[in-house]
Amino acid sequence: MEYVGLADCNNFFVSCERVFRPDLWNKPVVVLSSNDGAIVARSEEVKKLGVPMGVPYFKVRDVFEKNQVAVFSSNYELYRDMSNRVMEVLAEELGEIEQYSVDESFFRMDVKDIAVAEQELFWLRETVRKQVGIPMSFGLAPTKTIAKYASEKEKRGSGVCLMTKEEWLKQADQVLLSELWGVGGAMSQKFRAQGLSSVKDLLSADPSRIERLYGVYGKKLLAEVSGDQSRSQSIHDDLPKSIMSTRGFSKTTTDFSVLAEALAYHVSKAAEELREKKGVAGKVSALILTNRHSDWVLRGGGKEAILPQATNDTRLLLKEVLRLAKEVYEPGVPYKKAGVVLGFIKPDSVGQVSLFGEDAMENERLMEAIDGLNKKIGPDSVTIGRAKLKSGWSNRHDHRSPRYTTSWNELPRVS
DNA sequence: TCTGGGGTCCTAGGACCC
DNA sequence: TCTGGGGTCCTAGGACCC
Repeated sequence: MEYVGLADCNNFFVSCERVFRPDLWNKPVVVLSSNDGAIVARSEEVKKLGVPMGVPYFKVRDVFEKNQVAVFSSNYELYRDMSNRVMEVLAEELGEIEQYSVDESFFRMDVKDIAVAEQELFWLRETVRKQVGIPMSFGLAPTKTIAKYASEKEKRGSGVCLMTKEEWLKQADQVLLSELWGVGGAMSQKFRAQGLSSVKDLLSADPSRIERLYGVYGKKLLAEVSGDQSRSQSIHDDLPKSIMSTRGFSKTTTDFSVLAEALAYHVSKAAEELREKKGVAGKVSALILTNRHSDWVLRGGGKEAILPQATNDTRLLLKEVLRLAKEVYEPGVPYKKAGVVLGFIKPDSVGQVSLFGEDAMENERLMEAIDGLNKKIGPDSVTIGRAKLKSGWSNRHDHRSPRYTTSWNELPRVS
């Protein structure tokens, strides 16, 4: 029988830091968001201190000092690189995987013997730990939602949980809807209002009532928790629907040239990813936003444009983004964040190039050369326009670890 | 003083047409 | 005094995820 699996890295950002700081295993560690604003990853020890995900750093700084918590600014370059290494090992052993986030992938597995399947996953878990150094959890079940639940369940145990439909249904009255993937605060409140709190409640309700009350959402959730694998959605997506790059500034700015510089950076980042995924974008939006905790919340915003011809050319995209941003920009408004979203993404099909003629061929070669150099020398070594991170708007990262794996100057030292 | 960034999917409601 | 209603398309925004 075919099962769906979820492979999940434990406390991923924290684990990445620990790989290069083995002294921190079993010690409390956190990773902060960009600008050192909020907590985005916590080790088990920090979770036990009762520090929730997403709290602003300044609110818990005292607790951290008292408990000698090791604090890291986020080092996304390192995490992306470690993620690629993990995913490579998984793909090698499992075949096709569907990467769901930086630290999770779904996969399929044909299970004939449950014990054998479990052994395989234990072995895979150990392989990743040896080759990359990251601890993982695996869940295997008839549907994605159940697989996710299974992987969570064994996170602090053996790290592998295979859950059959029978086992799932047997414990359905113990599983709260609010614990499920895809059920957040708003939805669990709505469920409670209708007297539905456990998976069993949902399964014993009249399906037509669920669909009437909760629409498409209810229908999908019902299919997922019923454990009927034939109704679980397909596991593979090729291209993302959109690619975005946005970031807040450490200080607000009213200066359009500073915004333009930030937008140039975001366009080059997003376009690089687009090219890496072999896609072209048919829609582009520019965002310039104000501080959402200030009186300027309602000012600023975004504007989007459909492109006459889908492209992944940084220069064409940038021209459009700057035009859009100028339309949104108002002098005197303090902007806190800028970003770019690429949409209507389609595969960069063969033959499309000829539509543009010689110029496009030139551009394509240029883009390839830039991406190649950046991969070789280090990210952002070569940029277009003024796309480098500069002090005027770039982020704060007082506690960033070295870029051990992606920057020649920051390799780990062995002594 | 300081509150992430990158995604997906769905729905309500406005604009427009007949 | 009367001031439709049904379709379609688009966008903003909500909810959720990591």
